[in-house]
Amino acid sequence: MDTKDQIKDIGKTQALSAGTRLFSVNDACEHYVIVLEGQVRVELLSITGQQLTLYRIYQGQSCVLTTACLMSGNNYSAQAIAETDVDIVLLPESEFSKLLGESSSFRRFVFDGFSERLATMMQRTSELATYSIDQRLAAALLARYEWQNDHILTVTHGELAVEIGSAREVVSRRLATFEKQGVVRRHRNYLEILNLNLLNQKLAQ
Amino acid sequence: MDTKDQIKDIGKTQALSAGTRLFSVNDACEHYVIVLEGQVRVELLSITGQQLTLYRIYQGQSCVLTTACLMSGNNYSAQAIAETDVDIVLLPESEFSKLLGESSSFRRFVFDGFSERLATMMQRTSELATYSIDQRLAAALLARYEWQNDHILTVTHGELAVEIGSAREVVSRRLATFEKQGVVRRHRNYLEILNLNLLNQKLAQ
DNA sequence: TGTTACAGGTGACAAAGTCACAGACACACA
DNA sequence: TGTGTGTCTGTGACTTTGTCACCTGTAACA
Repeated sequence: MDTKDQIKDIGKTQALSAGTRLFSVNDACEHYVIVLEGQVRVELLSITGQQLTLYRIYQGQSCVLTTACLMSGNNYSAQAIAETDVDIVLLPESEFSKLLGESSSFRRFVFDGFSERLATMMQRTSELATYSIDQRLAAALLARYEWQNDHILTVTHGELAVEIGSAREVVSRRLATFEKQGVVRRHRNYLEILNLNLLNQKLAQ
Repeated sequence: MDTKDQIKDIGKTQALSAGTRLFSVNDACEHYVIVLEGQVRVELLSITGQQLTLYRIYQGQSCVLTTACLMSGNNYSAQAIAETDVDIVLLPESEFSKLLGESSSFRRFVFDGFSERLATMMQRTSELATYSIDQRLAAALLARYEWQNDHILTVTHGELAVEIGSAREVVSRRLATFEKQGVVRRHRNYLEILNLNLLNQKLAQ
């Protein structure tokens, strides 16, 4: 039996609707979490209330932060929001520890998730420090395009700003420029991608 | 027997002098690494050659990136430099996997290192996005003060820039201001901390 | 003693962030 | 049907940070 099925068997499945908060800053961590369906965003909150998306959990993946908190016994240092309706499996801490000791495939699964996420975080850190706003914005739009599989992106400027760790006004201004260049068309509450090639070019500028 | 002693027993101890590169970008990862003595800096290299310090490995700690690479089979995506003379223990990949399966205390050791480092990386990412140059610079100076335990910090502006993910010129200018305010005194190749209180205040401004 | 490499200083300008405020739209509700 | 209320977006003015180009000073060393 596949590791994930195994976990699904032991754990408790739960369905959450889009927008639900899976955990908040300072919450205690009591369960190992795997996302079966949908996607979850994990974001930092700074003292000023500013947000920054750390990473996303897609179907079949586990949440590294949860894993880290479980193992270290610390409380959550970020919050997680369901971006779509999601199905998750919860595995109590005791079961988690037990499986970790018994099953090498489970260990493999946990470790793999861990190392993958670490790589993502490293990449994000370096992107924040090296890539321009236009590059990060274009990347965010393309990621969203992949996900929604549609030229219409239902996203606000504010959300994009959180995404790329910038300010709403900055995103608005850059999008205005993108529109002048024929890359996108702006609307209230959504964006229209007009030219994917141009958008891809932005990644390398 | 303590886990670290156990590892020291099985692995191969090695002494490296300050400045040695432990691994480079794209190197294959064949050993689990623990730093017994001294400290190691792990940094990213962007395409433009710009550096950014990701984290440090202090005595008794292992290198997360190494762990991640070992587990995922990927090559290194950053480089590691010994900042002091260091003693390290190398554990071949095969021994690493074996121990991971057999010893729960070893697993604990590996996981703990992992989660701790993940937390550091998350913090670094958010700091990059939220804190001002002055705050990050002050934090870097204070960290160095802790480490060197001396009001004289043997560090160049360029090194500080790498540290906080900024540019050398920017650091030079901010340090000039710090000097005007009586916080530090600048010298070639080193800095003198004149007023720790003022420096601490910078963290909160 | 010249050459070379590195550390640091600085002006000019570009990119990004912040603050303040205004207009537009959506929705609930009297 | 109007009227508040909250959210989304646009924009000017200004600050902070980053980049580019170029300069000086210092130390090592062939």
